[in-house]
Amino acid sequence: MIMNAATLEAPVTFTRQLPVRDIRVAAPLKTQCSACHLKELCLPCGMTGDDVVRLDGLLFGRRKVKLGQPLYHEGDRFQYIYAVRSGTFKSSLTLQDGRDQVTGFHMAGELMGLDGVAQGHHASGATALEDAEICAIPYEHLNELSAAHSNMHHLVSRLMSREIVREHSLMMLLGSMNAEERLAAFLLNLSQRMKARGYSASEFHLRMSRAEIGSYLGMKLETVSRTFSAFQQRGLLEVDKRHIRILDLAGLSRALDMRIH
Amino acid sequence: MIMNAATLEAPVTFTRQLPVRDIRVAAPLKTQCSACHLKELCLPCGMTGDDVVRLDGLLFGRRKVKLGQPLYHEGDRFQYIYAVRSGTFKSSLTLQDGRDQVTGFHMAGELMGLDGVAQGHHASGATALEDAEICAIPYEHLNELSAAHSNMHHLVSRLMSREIVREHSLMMLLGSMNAEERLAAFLLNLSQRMKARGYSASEFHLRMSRAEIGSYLGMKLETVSRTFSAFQQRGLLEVDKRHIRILDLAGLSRALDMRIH
DNA sequence: CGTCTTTTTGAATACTGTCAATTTAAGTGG
DNA sequence: CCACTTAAATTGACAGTATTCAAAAAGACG
Repeated sequence: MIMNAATLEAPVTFTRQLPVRDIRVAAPLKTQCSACHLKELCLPCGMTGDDVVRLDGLLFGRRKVKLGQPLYHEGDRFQYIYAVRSGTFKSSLTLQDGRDQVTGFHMAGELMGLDGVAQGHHASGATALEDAEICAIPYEHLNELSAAHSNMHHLVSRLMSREIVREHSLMMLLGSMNAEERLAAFLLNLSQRMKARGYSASEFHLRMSRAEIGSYLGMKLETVSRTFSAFQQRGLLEVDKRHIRILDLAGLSRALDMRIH
Repeated sequence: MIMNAATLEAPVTFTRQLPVRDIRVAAPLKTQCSACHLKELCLPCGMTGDDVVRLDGLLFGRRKVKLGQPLYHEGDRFQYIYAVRSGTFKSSLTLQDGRDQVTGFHMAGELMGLDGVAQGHHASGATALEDAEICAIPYEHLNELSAAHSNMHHLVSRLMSREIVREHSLMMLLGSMNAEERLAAFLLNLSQRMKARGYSASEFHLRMSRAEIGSYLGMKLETVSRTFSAFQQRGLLEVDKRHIRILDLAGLSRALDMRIH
């Protein structure tokens, strides 16, 4: 069965209070991962039934974040790992000269903040690109829980490794693709992620600006805009500001394969 | 006291056999991390005295790898995390069209293979850029050990997070710097790493070709070569093939700060 | 309704890539 | 030991792509 947008927004049962002092976590409640509609995509991803049940011992808070609001800043003390419940976020870091570089976009079920484990503070900040809701998972508590169940122990490691692999593919994108290939790769990736969440794979709304896409893909906003126009003229897409309709998915994919020389 | 090249090559005491079946790990022996001259840089990095002693329970094999030989291939089953004892490696992955993209260079004390945790097989391959020696740490065994000592449990997580942070900075390099800034950043990074290993920070030998540097930095080998020449003409460097001498470290750093506009 | 932000598009410039030739170094084998 | 082959690095000339600067159009928001 394919999930739709409504399913993703469905209410979840909350049962117990979590004693979290951080004022930014406004709704400290307990939810069960096994009951969550995002369990296939989120933290429990790849876990067997037994392990997911053990995950239910995990306490975490929930919080709403409005469009444009930061969830955490670069340099903040690392305390929580965040899972997106609804909405979209960008991760970004500020360069010496003040501009910021977008390092990722995050949709429902995806995790943020794993880069904070290394230094004890967040290496990048996260900002909501639309009204959103997150689960804040206390990192220490997650560790205590996994210490008790040794085979759950790999959980965080696997998730981090996944992040490393994700960044590898971004590196090869930035290192060896031209503007059209980058945007095609970006759109195809978005399309897949929308599909995995029960949305249409061919028609969706971009939550990020041209400048943010450009920052992520290593190109200027004008080049992003021009490339969108070029795809439209070739009949691959219909673009109306942030509304995207993919007309020729195979054609877009070919824009990537063409990179053979 | 500053370590020199000879110190890095110093012999280490081996005491017991490790039952590893993988034929590629030719010298399965036990070494103690606490006795290793690389302990400040390698796996035990940032650990307290007590924890380092616990790490001595860790069993791992050693292996020599000759110039040009692969340590592991992309797609190989993930079984070990590798620590460089001596020599230099590159990590790379093969694109659809057959070319490969370099994702990192690894020097003594640095870890490789962490990207394999996610999928159970290596997402990138590693190749020796000079005759080298490594420690092969069985990942499962590392987990067992850290399950017994709960505060050692963060070890791998921290190391992976460090890798994520490292890739962040490479992303911003690829996403927002021009050729000169990229090469300057690369050389300054190398210089720091050489210094941390007791070598000269201003004069060293590159173990990678122009093409490999280019692949890593997202530029063509000709551009790498031209940029080296430009730096030399400006009196920042002396370049003779792979031998580098940094004449004006501050000037090179300025090449990065110049990126203010 | 006006202001501000985002997006699109054009024209000129700057930068990097491509192709090609040359030099240098490192092996290889007679 | 020398001629030969192969690989790596440098350099020039030119083409192609992305950036910069500038202007206009289209929404979004109060």
